This record gives sequence, C-alpha cells and structure tokens, in this order.
Amino acid sequence: MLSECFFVFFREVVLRREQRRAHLLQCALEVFADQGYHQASISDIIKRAGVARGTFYLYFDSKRSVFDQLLDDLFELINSTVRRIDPSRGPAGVVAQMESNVDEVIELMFSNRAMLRILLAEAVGLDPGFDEKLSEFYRRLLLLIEQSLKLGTDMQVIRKVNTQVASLCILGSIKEVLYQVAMGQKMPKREILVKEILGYNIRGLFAPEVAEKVEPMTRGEN
Amino acid sequence: MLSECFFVFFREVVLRREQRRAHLLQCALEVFADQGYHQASISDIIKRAGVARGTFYLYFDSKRSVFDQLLDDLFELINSTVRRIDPSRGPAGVVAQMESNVDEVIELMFSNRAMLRILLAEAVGLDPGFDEKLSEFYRRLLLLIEQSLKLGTDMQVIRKVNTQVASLCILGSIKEVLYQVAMGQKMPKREILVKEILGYNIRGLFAPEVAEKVEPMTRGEN
Amino acid sequence: MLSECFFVFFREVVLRREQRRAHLLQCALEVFADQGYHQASISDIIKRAGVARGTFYLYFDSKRSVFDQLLDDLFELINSTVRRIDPSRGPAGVVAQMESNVDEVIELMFSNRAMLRILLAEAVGLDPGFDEKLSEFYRRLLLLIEQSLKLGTDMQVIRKVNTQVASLCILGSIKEVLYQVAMGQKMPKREILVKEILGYNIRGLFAPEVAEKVEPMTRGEN
Amino acid sequence: MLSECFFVFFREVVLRREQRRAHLLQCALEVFADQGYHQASISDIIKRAGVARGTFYLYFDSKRSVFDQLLDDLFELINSTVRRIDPSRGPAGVVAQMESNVDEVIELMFSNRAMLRILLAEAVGLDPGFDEKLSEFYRRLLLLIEQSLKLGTDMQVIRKVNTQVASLCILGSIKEVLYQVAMGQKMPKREILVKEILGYNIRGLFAPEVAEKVEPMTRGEN
DNA sequence: GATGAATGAGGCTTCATTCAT
DNA sequence: CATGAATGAAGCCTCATTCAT
Repeated sequence: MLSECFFVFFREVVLRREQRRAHLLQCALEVFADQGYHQASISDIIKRAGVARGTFYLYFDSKRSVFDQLLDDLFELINSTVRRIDPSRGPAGVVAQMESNVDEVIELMFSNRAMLRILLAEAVGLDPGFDEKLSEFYRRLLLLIEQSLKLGTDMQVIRKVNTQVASLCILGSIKEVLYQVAMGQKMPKREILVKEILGYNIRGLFAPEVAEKVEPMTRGEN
Repeated sequence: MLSECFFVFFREVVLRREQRRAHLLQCALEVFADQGYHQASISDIIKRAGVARGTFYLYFDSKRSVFDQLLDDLFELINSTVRRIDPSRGPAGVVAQMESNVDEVIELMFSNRAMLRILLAEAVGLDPGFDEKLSEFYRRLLLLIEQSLKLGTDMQVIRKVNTQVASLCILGSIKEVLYQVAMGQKMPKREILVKEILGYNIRGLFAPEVAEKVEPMTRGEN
Repeated sequence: MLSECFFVFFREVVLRREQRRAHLLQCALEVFADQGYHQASISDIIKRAGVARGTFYLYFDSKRSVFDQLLDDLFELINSTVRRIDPSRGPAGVVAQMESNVDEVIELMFSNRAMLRILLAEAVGLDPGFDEKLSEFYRRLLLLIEQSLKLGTDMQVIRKVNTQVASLCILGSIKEVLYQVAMGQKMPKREILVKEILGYNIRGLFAPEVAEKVEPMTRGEN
Repeated sequence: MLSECFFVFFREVVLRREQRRAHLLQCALEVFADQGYHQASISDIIKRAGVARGTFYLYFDSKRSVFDQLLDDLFELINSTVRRIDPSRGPAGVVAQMESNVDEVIELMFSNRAMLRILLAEAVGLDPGFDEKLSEFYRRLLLLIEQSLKLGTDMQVIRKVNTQVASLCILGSIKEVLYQVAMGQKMPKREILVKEILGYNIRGLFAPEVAEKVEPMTRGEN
C-alpha cells in the first residue's frame, strides 16, 4: 500500500510535535529576519524547514500567527531578562543592577541577531495590530524603567527629571545602538558598548564643570 | 513676444503639474502613514486624492517610487533643518546650537505627524533597498553629531566618550521620544520634551555628587 | 492672450490637413513595421510624428483604424501594380507579362520594407477582423492568378493543373521570398530573385528528362 | 521496498502532473488558435481548462512561456516528421522521399488545425523574441531543403537553380496551401493537395514543350 | 499527521480613448 | 484645430490558505 509505505518512511524522520513546531518557529525567525515580514513567504519558511505547505498550517494558523508567536517569545525572553531594580542595596547596588540589566539585554540580543532584527526593524510599522503589540511591550519596559527612576529620585541618586521622557531617552539610547548592530554596522565590542551606554546615561556628555554652569532654557520662541 | 508667451504658459502648466503632484504626494503620505507601505494600495491613494488610476502613473512610476520620493523629501527637509555646530561661540554657544537643532527637528516633526510616522515606523525594515536609503540618511546625521562631539571634546566641553556610541545614544534618545509622539502616545508638550532631552544628554541622569563616585566597570562576567 | 499667442506660433508650423494625415500615416507605418501592431502604442506614433495625442484622434478614429487604413492603401497599391494577363500576345507575351507582374510587385515591396513587413508579418493573425481583410485581399489576387492559369491552360501554355492549388503555390513562392526580405535575411539581388522565381514557377525544379519520367502517386498510405 | 514504493508513487504523481500540464497546453493551444496570442487572456485559457488562475501558474511561468512551449512542441513535432533525403535510392527514390515528407507534414498539420493556425498565423510578427524563434525554425527547415536540392543537382535530378531561392519557393508553396487550410478555406482533399504541390515543384506550371522555348530574361529595366 | 496541488482574491500597471482649454 | 492631462477598463501575476489523498 502506498500510504503505508509512506508511513514507514516518514516515521523514521518524524520529529515530536513540539520539536517540529520549534523547528518551524526557528526557520520562520530566520526567514523573517532575513527578508522582513512582507517579503518573506510561506514558501520560504517551509523550504527552509523542509516541510510541506500543509504541515505549516498544522502548527500555525497563519503567517501572521507565526510572527505573533515569535514576537511573544521574544518579549517573554526580554521581560525575563530585565529585572526590577532593588534599591535596598544602596546607590552602588543600583548602578550595578542597571549595568546588569543593560549588559544582559545587550548580550541576549547579541547572541541572536535574527531576533534583534525582527524586534527593531521587521516588526516596526507592520500594521495596527502588531504596532499595538509592540507598544504594549515597550509600555511594560518603560514602566519598569520609570519606576526605577522614581526610586532613584527618592533615594537622591537620580537628578530631578521628567521620568516619562527620561525613560524614553534611556530606552532609545539602547535601542539605537542595538539597531546598528542589527543592521550589521561595524560596532565596538559588547563590553565597550555597555560601558559607554551606562556612562552616557549616568553622566551625560558634558564635562561636569561645564554642565553645572549650563542652563538650557526653552528658547523664547522659534 | 513669442518666447515670453511661451514662458508664461509654461510656468502655468508646470505650476499646475507641480500642484497636482504635490497633492498626490501629500495624499500618499497620509495613506502610507495611516496604513503602512504594504497595507496601502494604489487604490487607497487615488481614492483619497480623488483622481483616476492612470493619473497616478502620470506623476509617479510606481508605488515604490512615490514612497521613495516621500523619503527623499523628508530627508532633505531634516537635513536642511539640522545645522552643523559652530564652536567659535564658546560653550554656551554650543549648547544653544544643540538646543536649536533639537528644538527645530522636534518642531518640524511635531508639525507633521504623518511624516514622522513614515520616518520612524513605516519606512523601517521595508526591504534592503529602503533599508539602505534609511541607513544612508542616518549615517549622514550621525556623522554630523559625531563631528560636533569631537569638537566639543577638543574644547573640553564634552567628556571623554566613544563618539560613535555616544552619537548613537543621542540619536536614539531623540528618535524614541519622537517615536512615541508618532505612535500617538500622550506626551508632555514640546518645550518640556526639548528641555528634558537636552538636560538628559548634557548631564545624564544621576545626581552629580553620586555620578562622580560611581565607576561602572564592565562586569567580570555575563 | 495665451491661446492667441499659441495660434500665431502654430500657424507657422501648420501642415495642410492632408499632409498631416499622410505624415501620421507614414509614421504609423514605420512604427507598426518596427514593433508590430500590439507592441506599437499611440505614444510611439505621436512621438515619431511630433504631434499631440489628441491630434492623432482628429485624423483617425482609433489605433485600429490607422492600421486599417495602412492595409487599405497597401492593398490598393499592390492591386494597381498587378495586371491581368492579356493572352492575345501569345505564349511569349504571357511569360513577359507574368515576369512583369512579379518584377513590379517585388520592386514595389523592395522599395518599402516597412509596408512589406506589415503585409507579411505584422498584419498576420491579428484578429478575425484583420484576418478577413487580409483574406479578402489574397482572394482577389488569387482569383487573378487563377484566371491567368486557366487562360494559359486553354492556350496550352500551362500544363493541366488544379488551378486553385497552383495559384496558392505561386503566391506562396513569392510571399516566402519576400518574407525573408522583410525579416532582413541576406538575399540575392532583386533581378536574380525575379529570374529564379519565374524559372521555378515555369519549369519546376527537376531536370526535364527526369521530370517526364517521374510519376508521383499519392502513396498508398502514411 | 521503500525506494520501489517511492518510484511507483513518483511515477503516478508525475503522470498526473504531466496530464494536467498537457491538458492546459491543449487548452492554451485552442485558445491561442481561436483568438491569437494577444486577444487570448489567461482567463480564457483557465476558463476553458476549468482550473483556477493560480493553477495555471503552477505549470507555466507566464502567458508568454506557454506559447513558447507550444511553439517548441510544434517545432519538435515537425522536425521529427521531416526527414533528410537519402539520395542513394536513385531519382525515383528521391521523389518518393520528397513526396513522403510533404505528405507527412501536410497530414500532421491537417490533423491539428489549431497548431497549424498558431504556426502560420498567430505566431507571426508577435515580437522580436518570437520572430527569432520562428526564424530559427525555418532556417533549419530551409537548410534541409537546400541540402536536398544540392544533392539533387549533383545527381542531375535537379535543374541548375539558385538553391537558396528555390528552397524558399518550395517552403512558400507548401506554407501557403497550409495557410489557406488553417484559415478555414475550402480546399481539395489532402491527397490532391500533395499531388499538386509535388507536381508543381517538380515540373512547374508550363507545358514542357512551351517551357523549353521560354527564356525569361531579367527585363531591360524597371 | 503529512503532503502539495489547487484555489481565487487582490494588487500593480498599461494604454487606448476622451475632453476641457 | 491642436493640445495633453485625465480617465478607467482590463490584464498579468502573486501568494496565503484549503483540502483531498
């Protein structure tokens, strides 16, 4: 019998359901990272995964839903990497925790350029649905940062700043560096990046003796 | 006079043509900002512009080329807004110029959310061609920032920093704030944004007396 | 006034209506010969003619109708070139007249490759309408040939042949040679072509002593 | 056995695939023959084949490529039908072989009017690409004819003629007859056509006693 | 479960023709 | 008459998804 024959053949190559799903996800990740969401086709994904078209739809509902899943996993990963700052260990401890957070996020992203690219380039501006998902993720992250800043302000470690804007600035400074990495630009090695980003966020750019004299005023008007 | 007559006629025609083209560009801008490049269809654009399908192709070669044009115009606009920092006016002058740059860019973008959205969301990760275009734009911008930083370092206004990373941080802090604006998040008003961004970039986040004690070390391990 | 100004300008370049029409026809001929009916666009024709789009439609109803006109002119030209054979001048006269017909047609076509190409390549298989037009033209031509053959048979100049088939063969032999010319193949010069075509039609290909012995029979079966 | 099983399966699939493809080709053939290349739309083809739009593109790359395939198949068919003349069997043999070639080609074309129509009407003057394809086909065919003529000349079966022109005449005489068949003109039955075409090509049209006296001279001048 | 042939909605683009100036 | 911007029907092709085997 034909189908029997096939069954025998395929049992030998069969992967457990979860393995296969994971494999498909990984392939989709790479394809999306390579080509972007819209350029990527289901054909590309199944070709890379070595499965049939129908098989893909046994594991995922749609092209959209794989990407969704990838984003979810990615968000989960990052969320579990970034830790809330514990103020009880004093100023030095706070800095160490900040450093640790930045360092681990950067390391995570360095270790998976495909993910990085999807997060910072391919998932941006896809459509209202994905935009909302992304916003939600960043909202959480920003909340964490903002809470840390507020804590720091209370402890008089952090200057008086508008924490909403400041947390955006922090996030932006990290994202931009990672974006360049994602786009394949030549960058200093990881340790330097971390050190520079932290220094920048802690002390800003100006020499202290100059900074204390400067008083940026919102200009009279344009 | 014949040639005169021609000239008058010619100018009129060119004007009308330019107006029509500008109108189409504006409509395309809005559609792309609303729906993103891929979701947007030529039908959407011409419907909004109130012209026939063929008319669109009278002014643009393809969907891609309108978007291209929009990006070019946008880049041109920003490039002509950001000015190189002139160090001859001393530290206070440098700060004022920085402030002016940030202020004007933010104002420019505030005045056109659609453009902002296209730049920061819709044009990201579209395809290698557009990616390169975007990269090129940011390269120019970063070069300008980096040169300013180097100048500042020479004048001992700027701390010793890795200028490549620092300029990315600066760019990122501004982009992120604008991104939130583009995505329609509730934000403080413009003046505050500018002031906070500048303060952040000048002094960082830490209280000076704390900052000078902190010595972030690249941690022994990951 | 604008329109006045234009009027003055254009009166100087104005061509009489018929001239302009002829000019357009000539340009259309060249364009169609170059690119074929479907590849050719109205744009191509008006570009070559140096007139505006609307102007074209002042002289012709449609793309189809120009081509129609071109074919009509072409048919008229050929029809007026081919003359009915007059048997009263005896066998030698008949041959001379045949020769004259072939010679003049070939010369006509040689002198206008564009026409030739349109007749033999571009007008073939366009659509039922044009096919019928072409058929009608060839029907007339074939009728002429057939009548000549019948005359020749009566005069015992022509062998006993099926005149319908024979006239097709005659027509085909001439058309094929001209087709090669139209397609730009390297060919012997006109005089040789005429002589060879006539020789072929008069005596066939076999040596007379062989020919008289051969008796082609429709084979028992394929 | 596994590999065996695979083979059986594979053959079945390939067969089905080939059948489907052949069906589509046949439908395309009919549509093109009916309406010509340009009038025919993919919609027409799939409607006739009873398949969906996408299915068509599963088997062919484009409208052009189906037509290309049809031409290739047609050329292949004709090329495999026409056989090189073998002179070793003497004059009578040569005639028999000529007859056989003409007869088989005509039969082939009679049995498939659609093909005939595509070859002689629809594929003519389509565009430079197809023109070249067609030229190449006829070049091969003409070469074969020309070689046969040269052979015949050496054997003194064929008169002294310009073989290039003569082979065009032969080809043309056959094509024209077939063209009328393709266009649906009422024609004598096949056997008569073959006999007449052969007679015409062997002996020409003139009565032998007249022919030997006639000496067509290239006329003094046009 | 796995397969991959089949589907068909939907998008981009072309170009013959019209019509207001 | 001449112009050329505007029109919109029509065609080709892609690709996410389905379903019979």
